[in-house]
Amino acid sequence: MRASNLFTKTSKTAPADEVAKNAQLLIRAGYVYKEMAGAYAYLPLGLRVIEKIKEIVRQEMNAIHSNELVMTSLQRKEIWEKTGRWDDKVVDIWFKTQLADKTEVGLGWSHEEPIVEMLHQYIHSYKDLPVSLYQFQTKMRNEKRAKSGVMRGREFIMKDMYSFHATKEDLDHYYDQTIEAYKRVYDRLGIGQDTYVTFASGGAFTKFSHEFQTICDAGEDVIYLHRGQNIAVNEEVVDDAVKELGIKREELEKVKTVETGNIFNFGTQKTDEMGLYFTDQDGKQASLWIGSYGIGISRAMGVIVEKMADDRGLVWPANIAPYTVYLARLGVEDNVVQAADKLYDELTAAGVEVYYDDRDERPGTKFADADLLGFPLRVVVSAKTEEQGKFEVKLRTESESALVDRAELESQLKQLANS
RNA sequence: CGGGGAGUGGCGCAGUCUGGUAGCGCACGCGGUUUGGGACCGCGGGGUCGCAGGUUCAAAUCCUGUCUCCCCGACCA
Repeated sequence: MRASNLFTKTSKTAPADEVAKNAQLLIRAGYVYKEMAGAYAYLPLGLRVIEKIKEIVRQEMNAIHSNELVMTSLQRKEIWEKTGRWDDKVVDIWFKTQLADKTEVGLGWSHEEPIVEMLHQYIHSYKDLPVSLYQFQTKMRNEKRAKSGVMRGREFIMKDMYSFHATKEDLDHYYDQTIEAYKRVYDRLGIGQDTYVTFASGGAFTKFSHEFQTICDAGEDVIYLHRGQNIAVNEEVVDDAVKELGIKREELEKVKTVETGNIFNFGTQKTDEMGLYFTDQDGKQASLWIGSYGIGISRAMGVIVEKMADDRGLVWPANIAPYTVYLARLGVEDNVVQAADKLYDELTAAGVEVYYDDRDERPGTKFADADLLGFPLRVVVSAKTEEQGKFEVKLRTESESALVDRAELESQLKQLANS
């Protein structure tokens, strides 16, 4: 991508109506546009980050044999009435609207009920099980108070997955597999080190559910960590958990976190409420065991910004950065332009994602933009570098630059690609 | 939903107390000088001050209502 072809531009000043670091930086850098409180548009750069996060999640969900699909945003009232969750007193974040003929419909805040309803048509026998389905979807939740930039919105992108099993053992097994898959996701997002599988309040069926809590000062959750035993417990269930898990309250460390994912074991509750059954090996009707698993995609982007950005701007891990390279061309001399164009063309052809700052701007402006946008590697082509037949490279996370030849540059790019 | 703060060119702000029909920086356009950490000079375009109503000869400024945004709290299967 050439800078001259990107419609967004950076801003020196942060919007006055945002306090959250993630929103300030993402807006300044042109990654997102705020439509209203709790609703952000993803601009080209932000969209690339979202897509990269999705791709990592997609690969890991596919690896545990889940099928990707996309459910509808419009949802039927009748389906949710079967489980009592259409009632605003039960679920207070519904966006509801109606069709032209006055039929009431809801905007999806979750897809548990609709997906169970859908499976009536496809699941009849134990031979059809297990099944795992997931989607990336914009969830609509009428939060009373949106806040923290993209981390708590009224519409946000979520990966939600649902699994269906013939037996409790099979569900438990898949549930554990999913925990491992989630760990791989957070590792690949660069926040695995600070993300803990956390005991949280359960549903009707299990004592606890599991949340994935990522340590983050900008978070709104509080968990208690037992670093020695690698156990984490949400504040809301800490008393129960201490009893249940046989740990000492004094050994727990209190930390602020963001809930970046959660998984629930529904047992057979949903299937019974909604009348979804299958025929088992003995020809008898049996209830399905269901699990539900979520990852906040847009929230993950916000958390990564909060944790990694510095005072000069965004800092992206190589595998989710919109572009790997910020190629800054300094000067307008023919040989410099030609060299920069050539490097851009060749790296791009080789599959490297390069953002080419081909604007006629001064060096300081380009460096400041490079820092703000946060791509992993800055490469400079200028009269100076051309004289020596080299390229100047600098990692976003470091302050010193180095002069390297083309081979060294390419090996550094290879390293970034593998990180 | 309770409490607090704020809405003035695209962005960040001053002006509001002490009414006299709007100013600065950035961004933008033109000309010139510049070119390794957000350049400089000159010229120029752009806002009726969130919205509605009221007081007044006169309202960004005073009064009433309302909408929106931010923060704290409550809430968050």
